[in-house]
Amino acid sequence: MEPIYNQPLLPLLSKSVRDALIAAGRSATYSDGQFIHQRGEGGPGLSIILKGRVRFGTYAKSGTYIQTSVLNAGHCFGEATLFADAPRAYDADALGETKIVEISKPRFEMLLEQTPSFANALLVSLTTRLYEALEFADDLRTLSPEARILKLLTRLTHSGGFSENAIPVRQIDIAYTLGLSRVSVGKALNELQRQGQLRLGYKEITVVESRA
Amino acid sequence: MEPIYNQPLLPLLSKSVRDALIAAGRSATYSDGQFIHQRGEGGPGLSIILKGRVRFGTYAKSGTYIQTSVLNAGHCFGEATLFADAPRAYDADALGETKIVEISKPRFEMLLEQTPSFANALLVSLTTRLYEALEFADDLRTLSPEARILKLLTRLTHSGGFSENAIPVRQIDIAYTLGLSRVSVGKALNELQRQGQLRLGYKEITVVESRA
DNA sequence: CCTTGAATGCTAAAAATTTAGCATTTATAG
DNA sequence: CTATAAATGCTAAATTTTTAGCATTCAAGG
Repeated sequence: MEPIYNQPLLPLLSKSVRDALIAAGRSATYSDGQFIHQRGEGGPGLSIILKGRVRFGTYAKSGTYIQTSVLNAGHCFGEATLFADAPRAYDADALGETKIVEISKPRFEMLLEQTPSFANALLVSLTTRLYEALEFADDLRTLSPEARILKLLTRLTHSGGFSENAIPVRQIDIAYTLGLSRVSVGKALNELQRQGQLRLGYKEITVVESRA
Repeated sequence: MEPIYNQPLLPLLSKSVRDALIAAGRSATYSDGQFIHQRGEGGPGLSIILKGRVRFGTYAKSGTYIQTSVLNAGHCFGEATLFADAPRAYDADALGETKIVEISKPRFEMLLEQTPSFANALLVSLTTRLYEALEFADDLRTLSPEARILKLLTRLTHSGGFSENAIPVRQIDIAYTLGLSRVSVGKALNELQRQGQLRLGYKEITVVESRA
């Protein structure tokens, strides 16, 4: 089964719509690690990532951090504040220098009404994200830690825009993403390296291309 | 944090749009347990549940069934065939007597173009489903089996349209849904019953209303 | 070339979960 | 009422995963 890759919003829009959207919002720049918003706070609006990446997550009762997702440039977030009247569901912080445009609810609704292609792009982006989330949940329940890790790294290699195959990632971040302990991640990574599927570095992992 | 409840498509539409939608499709009725489609097969189109419920899932490599989701009447599915050019991602079968309308891709696109409120309803439905899926994935990683089971049952009590609080469910289905073994589910259920949070029956569980 | 903090490696005990098997209960069809 | 198949209950061993702690490696700044 082919995995479904999420499609960022911006590339789905024509240049004119994209420009109108960006012009309608208020933009802000965040430095690496800086908080964008905390869960529960913030008014309704659509946020679009122009540059950088945004990490979403929560601190579990046990105190450990759980990463829900990472969205790359081009993606939007905050749809639930518009379509479900919900507050921001997650803490969001910047990965690397990150630029965000935020479009207020009234402006968003105006644009949505005036621009049919905008709704279409949103539908495509949301649909792909939904199916990706469903697939991820399936994987949590069915795949071994090793398989999950390999799949995650493969996805990062493809979507990440990283030069070669070297992914700049800490083992602890993989643990956060997959809901595993650091020890389990380390053990699985070493096993995968032993099998020749990847090479481990310091804050860096290289996926070996399979000759499929 | 309030959970986000998914919103079915149909109630979000005006009667006229709803009728037009249903009239544009081809409807079929399925009996309990009957296959609607298998994963990988079937052409592009939007399917809408008029009556009954549909269960989506896959058989894992280990041979055990994994249930991805259950959609109630009013919901639609197959969006990914329209917006992501993907084949049907899951096996689907009917829970109880179930009636489905299927709208072909060309007709769907026509309706979407002509009816702005249709796009809006789809956006609401997809957004709520996306955030529900994200929350579910978070729960898989953070909550104990007991907490997950209680949350699932509470959700079923609310969304299920079941008369009292008695939910007709087998323990094995809970296991499928949450990716647990039947033994773990049984153990957790007994513990929850011991705590007075629910009452177990044969193919039936009653959630005790908390006096919160 | 050191020093230092972060990241990774490693180990063993503890805890959680699954597997496998069989016993018991339940509803239903005959 | 009885037989039957399905669902649930129960148990112990095997496996997986986490927790906790400390050792080692790495890269960057002084």
